[in-house]
Amino acid sequence: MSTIRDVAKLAGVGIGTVSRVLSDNGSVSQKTLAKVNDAMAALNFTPNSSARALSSKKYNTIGIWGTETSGELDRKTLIKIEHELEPFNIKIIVTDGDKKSTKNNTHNSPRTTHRKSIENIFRSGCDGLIIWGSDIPDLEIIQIENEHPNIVLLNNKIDLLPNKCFTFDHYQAGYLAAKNLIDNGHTKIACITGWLDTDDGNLRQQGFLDALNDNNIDIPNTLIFEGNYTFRKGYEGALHLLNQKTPFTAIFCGNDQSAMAAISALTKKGFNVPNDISIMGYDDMNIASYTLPPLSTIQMPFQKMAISATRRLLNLCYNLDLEVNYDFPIKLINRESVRNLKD
Amino acid sequence: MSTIRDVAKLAGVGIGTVSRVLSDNGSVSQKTLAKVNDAMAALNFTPNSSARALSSKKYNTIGIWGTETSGELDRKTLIKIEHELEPFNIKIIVTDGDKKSTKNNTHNSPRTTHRKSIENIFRSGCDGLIIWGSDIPDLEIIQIENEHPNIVLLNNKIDLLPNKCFTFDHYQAGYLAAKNLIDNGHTKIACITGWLDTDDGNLRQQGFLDALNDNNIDIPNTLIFEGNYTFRKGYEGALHLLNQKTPFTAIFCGNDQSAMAAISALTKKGFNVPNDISIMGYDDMNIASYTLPPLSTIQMPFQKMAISATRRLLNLCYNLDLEVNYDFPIKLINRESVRNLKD
DNA sequence: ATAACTAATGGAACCGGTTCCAATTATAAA
DNA sequence: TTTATAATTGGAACCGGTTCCATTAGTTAT
Repeated sequence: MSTIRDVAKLAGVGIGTVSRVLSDNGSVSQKTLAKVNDAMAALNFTPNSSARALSSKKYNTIGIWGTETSGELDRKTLIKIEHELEPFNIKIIVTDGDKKSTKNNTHNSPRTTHRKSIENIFRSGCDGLIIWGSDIPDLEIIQIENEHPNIVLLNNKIDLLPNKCFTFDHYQAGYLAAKNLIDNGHTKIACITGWLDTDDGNLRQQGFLDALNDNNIDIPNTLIFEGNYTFRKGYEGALHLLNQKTPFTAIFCGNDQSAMAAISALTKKGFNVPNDISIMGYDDMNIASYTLPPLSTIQMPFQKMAISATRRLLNLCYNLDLEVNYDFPIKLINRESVRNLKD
Repeated sequence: MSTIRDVAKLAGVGIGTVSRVLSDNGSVSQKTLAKVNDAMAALNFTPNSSARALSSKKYNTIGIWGTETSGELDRKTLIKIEHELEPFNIKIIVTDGDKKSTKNNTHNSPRTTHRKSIENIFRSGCDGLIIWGSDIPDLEIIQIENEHPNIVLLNNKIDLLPNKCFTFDHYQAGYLAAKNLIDNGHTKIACITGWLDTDDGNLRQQGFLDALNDNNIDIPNTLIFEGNYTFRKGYEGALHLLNQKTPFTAIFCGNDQSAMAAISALTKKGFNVPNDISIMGYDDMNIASYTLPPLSTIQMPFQKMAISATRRLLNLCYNLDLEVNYDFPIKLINRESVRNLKD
C-alpha cells in the first residue's frame, strides 16, 4: 500500500502538495495537479483513512443510534441513507441503544444509560449521530446536544432543537385516521394503541382521541387496548376487544402490523373485515396492499425524512450546504378495510 | 480529551507502560497497573481510535456487504451481529452492493463491479467483511478471498471455501417443502419461484423440482412462474398461474412474502386457501402466523447463522477462538395453508 | 554476595495523513 | 524594469496511539 510520500516522490513534488490535491484545498497549479493525479493512479493510491482521521480529527463516519422500539428503520432506508453519504465518502455505523452493558467499565451501573451509550459512540469515533426514535427524555437529549452538537433526531420532536428534528405530524395523522372512520359513519370505535412510552405513539393516540372528542364521540376505556406495534399484541388486542361487552364497528390500530394481526384474529373469530368491523392501519408498509382485505392506512414518507435528516447531519458535520426539507406530508390511503356505514 | 501522555505524566510512568496496560499485552507490575488505571479514571481517558488504527493497522471495524437481493437481513439480525461484536469493541459498517457508481474515479466503468465495491470497503478501512448473499460469482469471490482472506459468506456456499461459508441447505428445504405438498396428496403443483439469479433461489427451486421428480410428478412449464421474492411478483404470479389452462391444487412460493401476496390474489379471485388451492411459503417470517390462513412454511435459524458467521469472522480478523457452528437445521412449519387432499 | 536470568520500564521512532510557515515562482501594477 | 502582491510549493511538526530496544529493578541459583 502506497503513501503520499510515495506519490510525492513519483510525482516529483512535496508531500504537502500531494495532500493538497487529496483534500482539494489550497492552491495547486494545473501542471502539478496532473502530475500528482498520474502518480496516484500509477500507484493505485488510496489515502489511509485512519491517518486522515487522526490528523484531521474527522472520522468521516456518522452513526445511527436506535432501540428496539425506535420504529421502522429497515434496510431499504439504511441504504437510502448510505447513498446520501456515499458521494462524500462517509461511512455509517449502526448501534443499538438497547445494549445490555459495557464490560470495559465495571464501575458503571450494570445497565448503561442511553446517555452513556451515546457518549460511547462519539468516543469510539464518529462525527455525528442520527438519534432515531423518541426513547430518550428531552432533557437528556438537550444535554447530549450541548456536548455534541452534531446530532439530528429522527422521528422525534423537541421544541428547543428546531432544525435538528425530523418527524411527521403524528398527531395530525392520528386525527386523520380517526376522521376517516368518522367520515365513514363509524361512531363506536375501538383502538389498539402503539407503544405509548414514546411521543411518537402517544401523539398519534392523542390525535385519534381528539378527533373523536371533536366529533362528540365517546370511547370507553374498555375499547382501548394498549399495544406495542407487534403482530402479537395486535392479535391479542383484537381478541381482547371482542371479549368486552361494548360493541364497536371499527378499530384504529397503532401500525399496519398490529392491524394485520387484528384482521387475522377477527376473521378467525368469524367476523368479516370490513363488513362487520372496519380496520384502520398506520404506516402504509408494503404488506398493507396484500392483507385481506387490503388495509386503509396512513402513509408517511419515511425514507424522504431519513434522507433530509441525513443531509442536515452532513451539513452540521462537514460544513456543507445540502438542501434540507422539514415538512413531510402524510396521506390517507383508502383501500378496503374500512366500510362506509352511510351506504 | 486526554492522551496516553497525559495519563503517563499523571501516573508517573512512561507512555510505553500506559500503552501496555491499554492493550493488555506486555508485562506490567500490579503496582503500576493500579497507578495507571487510577490516572485513566481520573482523566476519563478513552484511547483515540484513529491513532490506534493507524499504528496497529487494525480498524476494529468489520463490514457487511449486501445487495437488494441478498435476502432477509433485518434490523434485528443486524443488532444480533452488533451484540456479538460489542465485547471486543468492534464496530460494524453497512454498505450496499448496489451502489450506482463511485464518482471519485471517472476512469472506471460507470457501474462499479461488485469486486470493486468490495475492494473499496476494505480500503476505506475495515478488518473483515461479511459478504451476504450469493450475487457475486464464485470465481470472483475466490479472487477476493485471495487478496482479503478476512471474509465470510452469509447465505452462500462455495466448495473451495469451506469454513468461510454459512448457509442453509436450501436444496433440502425446497425438497422438504415439495415433499410436504406431496405427502398431503397434491400432484398438480405450481410454483412461484424466488430470485433465480442467485444460488439461494436456485437451490430451493432445484430441491423442489427434484422432489416432484422423485415422486413421478410432472410440472409443466406453464405452472412455473419466475418471481423475485416481492409481494408484487407473488401477486402477479398467482394471477398468471390462474390464467393458464393447466389446473393445479397447490403453489410453492419462493418466500413468505410472495406466498402472502399469492393468497391475497387467489382470495380476491374467489378461490379459497387452502380448500381450493394450497400454499407453501418459505422463510417463516413473522407475518407467516398472521396471514389468512396462517402459512405453512419452512423455518430457518437465520439469526443463529448470522451470529456464527460473525464469530468466524472475528476469529479470522483478531485471532480469536470463538465457538462457531456450521450446521443450521431447517424445519417444516405446518400451519393452515396446506390442505390434506387425502382426507 | 554474586552471577545469571527474568520482569518491568521509559521513550524514540514510526504509522500516514494534515497544517502551517517560510521560501519560491508567477502575475500585475507602477 | 522594478516592486508589490498573489499563487505555488516543500517539508517539519504534529495528531495519539504501538512497538521495539536499551536500561533498570527484581529474583533465583550458586
